Parts: sequence; structure tokens; C-alpha cells
Amino acid sequence: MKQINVKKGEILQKSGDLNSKVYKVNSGLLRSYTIDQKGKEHIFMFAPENWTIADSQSKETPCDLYIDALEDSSIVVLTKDIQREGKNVGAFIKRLSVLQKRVVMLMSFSAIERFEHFEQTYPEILQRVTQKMIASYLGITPEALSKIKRERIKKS
Amino acid sequence: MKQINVKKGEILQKSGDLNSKVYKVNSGLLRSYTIDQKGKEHIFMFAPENWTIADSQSKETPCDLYIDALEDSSIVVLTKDIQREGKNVGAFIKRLSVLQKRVVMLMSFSAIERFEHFEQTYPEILQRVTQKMIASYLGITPEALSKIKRERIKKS
DNA sequence: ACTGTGCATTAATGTAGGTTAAGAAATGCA
DNA sequence: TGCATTTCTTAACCTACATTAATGCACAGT
Repeated sequence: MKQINVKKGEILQKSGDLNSKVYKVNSGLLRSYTIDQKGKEHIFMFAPENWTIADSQSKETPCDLYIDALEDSSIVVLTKDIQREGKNVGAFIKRLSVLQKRVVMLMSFSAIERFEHFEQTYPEILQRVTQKMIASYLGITPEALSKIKRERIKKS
Repeated sequence: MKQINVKKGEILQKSGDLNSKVYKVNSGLLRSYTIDQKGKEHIFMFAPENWTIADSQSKETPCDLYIDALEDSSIVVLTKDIQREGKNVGAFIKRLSVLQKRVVMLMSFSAIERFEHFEQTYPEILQRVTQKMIASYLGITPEALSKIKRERIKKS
């Protein structure tokens, strides 16, 4: 368990890494994401202040996610063993709940519905990241997000 | 904590229910799913023998998922408190890992890739449920699944 | 201050998968 | 055993979103 500072753009973990860690954000903003066969990034989650971010694989398994800093950040690095010993079951359940909603939304909501849900749920993150990042989180292209927003304004 | 037997088609839990339970499957097959605004079902997960299935909301929050039986089943019903006391952190982590992969796949894989991953990961479930159910789990229509399989055969 | 690189927007075109419809096969139920 | 319901498949058509490409901006580095 150590405190570190990272600069915007710094990569903390890459897909395929073993013995991946758990990162607790004190200040700043991290994200986790995958890169598909075509080289396209897909953001899995954002982690602002007081969030914890990690790949959910056991530490013996190569992880799936990249983690990097979207802003200069101050974070605490924990090993997965330490995290488990903390056995804060509530935190795991909360995360499951968020992920369950994410799956449900990806399956049953349109792009605009997912965007509006994001706006309501994470308004502060919306202000801090580019549209490109939001689009990547929503599972659409920046072009599509731009179009969606334009059409929404027209209707109002 | 009680043992119960349910018939195929029986509904154990509906979206909106409070104080939702945790179901451990001894034999048979359960599924959880949502129903969207258009009345369309989206399967969240299948739970065959030795799996546990539940909505990931706290028991005070209205749950999002329906749970019903796809086969006559014998199950154990637990309260969420009991599950938490078991504090089997490993089980929660495993579930997180599965869900993380699900999100990644929904975002970055095509329908055929998701189908082939399902085939490899859950071959026994493939034999036990209809194509309609598989399609619903994959996030596509039965028509699209039928088409995809046909095209795959052509190529081989 | 200049310059390059990435970001946001728009528009034209492409495509995976959705919708609708209809017939054949399988399954459940009386 | 017969009837009804659901499932699977095929096919024609439709739409949400992707791709490609071009333009104007913001801002980061020198």
C-alpha cells in the first residue's frame, strides 16, 4: 500500500498484465478501458475522487483492462489480497449493482437513453472529460453522440 | 433459508419487488431478465445447477430483474442478509469478473463473436434453452441469431 | 506567437441487426 | 390423438449507428 502521484496520460496497468492492483483515487480522475481487435478503445469505467478502480480478474489471471489517468491524480495502490482482507462486502455489492445496471442499459436502452442516464447519474464527470470519452463509455462513436445531442436540441 | 421446488415457468421475483432474495439452484435452471418499455425481454443471466442468482440491489431497493424457472427446479432461498454474513468475498469477485467480461463483450464484440463466446463458455446451457433465450441473452433477436448461424455454416 | 495534434461538428454513404410477415416444425396440453 | 401454441427459419424492407472525410477550433509544446 503506497501513495503515488501520476500525470495525465500516464498508464498504470495494461491488458494482459499479471498481478494487477487496486487503485483508490484521492484526487484526479482515472479510467479503465479495453482496446478491441480494430484498435478501438471502449471505456469500462471512470473513477473520480473517492472511487476505487481495478480489473475484476483474480491476480493470477491476466487482466483485461487498461487503466490510465485522465487528469493529474493522487492515488493509493493496494494489492488485491489487501483489498480482500478488508472484506468490505458492501462495496462489492454496490459495484455489482452498478455493473448490473450497465449491462441492462447496454441491452435495452438506445444511445440517447444511455446518454441521458449518464448525464443524470454522473453530471460532474460529464464536465471533466471530452465527448470522445463519453461516447466511448456509452458504446457509440463521437460522431453519433454529436448528432444525438443536436437532434435533442431541435426537439426542445 | 428454505428449500423449495418450482415448476417450469414459475416466477420467483418481479421487477420492482422489495426485499428480494438470493436463489441457489440445486437442480434445474433459472434465469433473470428485464422487460423494457416495449415489452421486450432481455436475459441477464442463466443459473443452472450450483449457481446462485439474485438481483444485485440492496434489499431495501426495488429490484430490476425478474427471475423465473426455465425448467422444473429445486432451489434454496436465502435472504440477502444471510448471503452477506457468509462473506464469501471470492464469490462476489468471481461474479464481478463475469459481469465485467459481459460489459466488455457487449461493447466491443459483434453478435457472432458474442455467440461463439457463449458456445464455448456455456455449452451445456446452449443445449437446454431455446434459441430465443440465447438471442435474448446475446442482445439480439432470434431472427438475427438464425441468420448469423446460417452464414457461419456457409463459410465453413 | 507559431505550429501541430487532437477534438467537435457536419454530411454522405455503408451496414449490422431490427421489424414485419409468413410458413414449417416442434412442443405442450386436453 | 388432435389441436393450439410456441419456435425456428427465411425473406423483404427499415433504421440506428458506424465509417469516412472535410472543416473549423482549442490548446499544448517549443
